[in-house]
Amino acid sequence: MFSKACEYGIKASIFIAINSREGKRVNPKEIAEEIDSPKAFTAKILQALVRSNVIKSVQGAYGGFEIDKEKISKIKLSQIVEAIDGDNIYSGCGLGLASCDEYHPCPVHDKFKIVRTELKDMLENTNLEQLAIDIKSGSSFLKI
Amino acid sequence: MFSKACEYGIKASIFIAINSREGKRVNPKEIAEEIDSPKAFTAKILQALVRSNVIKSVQGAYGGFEIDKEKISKIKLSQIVEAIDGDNIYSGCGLGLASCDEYHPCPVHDKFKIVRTELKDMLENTNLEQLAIDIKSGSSFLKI
DNA sequence: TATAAATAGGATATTTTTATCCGAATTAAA
DNA sequence: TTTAATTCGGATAAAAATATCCTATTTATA
Repeated sequence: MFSKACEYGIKASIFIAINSREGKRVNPKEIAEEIDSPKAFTAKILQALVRSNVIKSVQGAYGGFEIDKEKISKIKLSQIVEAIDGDNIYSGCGLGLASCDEYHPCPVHDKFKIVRTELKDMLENTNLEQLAIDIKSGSSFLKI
Repeated sequence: MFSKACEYGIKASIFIAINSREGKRVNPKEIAEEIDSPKAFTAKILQALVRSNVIKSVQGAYGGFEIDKEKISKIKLSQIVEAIDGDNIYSGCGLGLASCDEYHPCPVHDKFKIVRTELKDMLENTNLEQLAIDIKSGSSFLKI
């Protein structure tokens, strides 16, 4: 469904959110350990998330990654997915046709649209705060 | 969502179904032209579909690919997807956790499950005959 | 101001997916 | 029985995704 990069991006963002709620910055090493991902690759993804304003980085000693506390509840999964995988999962044709719409639909256009809309709504209605709270309370997990 | 191979596999199966309904066999060249895919790569995918009993091949002169007429309405998209992409799209964790279930869920487990079930139902309730008829009647398209 | 601890980012390697090529095997029909 | 049309399958190539490494840049603090 999502690329590896996107999976890491989502999990990393949740971990950063958890720590930012407690006023802590985290670095790629901690993040990679916590979400069970390759460190250097994860660092690249973090850079991309910084460029698309999902997370913030602070360079230099005592730096790291963080998210403004008041933004945590505003960041939706859809923003992370779009930043890393683009919007193809929403707008692309399920069978890869270059132009697929009501007027020139692929064989599964209508049926697919329902699923895609469901996915889109889900991603647009899920924010980092909810997910961070669940992890913190032990009702969901970032690895294994 | 699906791999390129799977997209080609679905479209090829629909085209073969259309022709089999009219008693015609088709070869990779015709198929690739009709679904706008690389010929040799498509041929490999057809082989895989033969091995998993979705389509039938007839070797030698005047051979080609076909689907038994009475099977066309029985073949579901889910069979094609599973034959090519496996069942990860149904059973895999949305965030890539090795073991993700009710007892040890990833952060999006519940939300994801709804979308995945919707997708699964859609694929299990869509058969090749429906799709072939739509193409034939001009209400959907295999390329562009 | 020097130092150490960080992120940034370019270069490169590895793996997977996508794509191509070619000869072997098969088979209908001349 | 030969020929031509066809699928099968192994080898290889190209492209994309995933992953690693190293140096430059930034910055708080001693």
